Amino acid sequence: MPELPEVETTVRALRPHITGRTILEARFFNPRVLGRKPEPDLAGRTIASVGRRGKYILLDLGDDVLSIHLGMTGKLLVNAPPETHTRAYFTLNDATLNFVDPRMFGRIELNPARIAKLGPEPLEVTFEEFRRRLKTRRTRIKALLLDQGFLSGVGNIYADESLHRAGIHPCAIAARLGPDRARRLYKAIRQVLTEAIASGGSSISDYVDAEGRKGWFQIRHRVYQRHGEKCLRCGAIIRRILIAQRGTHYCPKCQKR
DNA sequence: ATCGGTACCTGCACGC
DNA sequence: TGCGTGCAGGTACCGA
Repeated sequence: MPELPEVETTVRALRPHITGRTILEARFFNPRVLGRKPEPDLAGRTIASVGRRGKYILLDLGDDVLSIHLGMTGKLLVNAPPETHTRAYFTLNDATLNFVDPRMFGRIELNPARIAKLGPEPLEVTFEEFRRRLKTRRTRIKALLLDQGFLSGVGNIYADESLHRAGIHPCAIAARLGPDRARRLYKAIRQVLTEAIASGGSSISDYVDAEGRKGWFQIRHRVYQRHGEKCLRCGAIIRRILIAQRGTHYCPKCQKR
């Protein structure tokens, strides 16, 4: 679930609790969370700061960066006891960190190489750079928005919501978007992400931030998971199709190829 | 290099 | 009640 707004909300909630704290003990209950790498020795390391890049939570340990990716169902909870799906548990001086992830798509990794391959941050990239990157890609725009090497942080919900606000069909070929439509998409992505962060993200099933708070942007979704219902803008029936094996929701009247 | 399909996991809602 | 199916916020990897 967690896309950029949910990760950003989690990071903001996390920050005051763990910045400057030292890790006393790190326990990994399932090796899968580490990918194929050996268990890092984190005892005694101090968290200098907490940041985010794309959908990655980054704990600055001085010489190293500990990255936590929440996958589809991950949560990172402060001061909550271990539960059924706890995959890792950190004890700090004066706080605990509980990594809960039922589906185990999440990963905890020291200095991941992936970070360097991420595309620009959607809230930082300029329109000129966004357009330049769009021009060379022949894939469907929805698939491209999910590509973290193109733009980092946008996932299934915010891709669909952005395309609806921009009035662009998810099957439109990226390189064929002219300056006007590219500009509308650029603005829509920024607007949707900014509003979602202000709402604390979207709580679709059980997403909560580090302090256990739900987000509320889901009540403002205009197409995501609304197939069969009326478009709030034009009244047409929202459709659901598959793009890149992901459910894709759009209005057939508002969104043109 | 780019693109699309599959695999990796668990849980839930649904129909029978 | 229980079983099978389809679906879910993500990404790595493979072959074309």
